[in-house]
Amino acid sequence: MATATSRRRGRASRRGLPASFYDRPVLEVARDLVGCVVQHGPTSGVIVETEAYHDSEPACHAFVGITRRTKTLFGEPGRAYVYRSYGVHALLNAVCEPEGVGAAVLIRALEPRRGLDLMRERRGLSASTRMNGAADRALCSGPGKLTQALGIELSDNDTDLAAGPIVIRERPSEWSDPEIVHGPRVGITKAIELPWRFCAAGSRYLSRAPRH
DNA sequence: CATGGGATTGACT
DNA sequence: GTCAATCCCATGC
Repeated sequence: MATATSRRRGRASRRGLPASFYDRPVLEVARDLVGCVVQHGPTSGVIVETEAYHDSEPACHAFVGITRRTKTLFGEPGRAYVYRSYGVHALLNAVCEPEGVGAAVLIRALEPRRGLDLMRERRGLSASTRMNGAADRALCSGPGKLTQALGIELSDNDTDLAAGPIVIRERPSEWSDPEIVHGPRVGITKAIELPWRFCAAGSRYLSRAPRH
């Protein structure tokens, strides 16, 4: 007779990484998230680029303390922090470290995995670009692109990354031990010296190539 | 209540 | 390489 747990799990767990995965130093989580899978409905991709943010440094939204905007960042680890960037794009972060610390990992790029047709539709890529790899690289190669491709919106802010609707899962077997390179974060004007960006070495799906 | 600034992207010179 | 779009929110009067 099936237990409640086995019924809930099924063949493979539908839930994502537990809160304990995120309740650690944000630099560790940023590195460990490379190779993990982000899924939203029928679309998913492997994380190939992340950045860490922490309330101790001025590039982080949480640097100003707890406000309406940063409440999620200071909240429970393992939730999504989604905010609007430049009035245009929704950016996805995973909240880290204990409640009371403002820290998160920005998901900056994915290698598309499932639901590519829907991603192309949401991204407005024409049928003529469907058959070449350059178009696939354009689907999720940036923090604003990947939320558009996966249909992630501001209303997903503060949702549980283990229960969904956005779910982040452990690395699939072919990503069990990725080579990771790190360097400075992209697109910020403060704390530019911190090498808090993490990339899957050699991935074709990054937002920009790491500096040599 | 007015203002200014973005963890970006795509179009254009 | 430059630059505008566009909106949420923190800050200051």
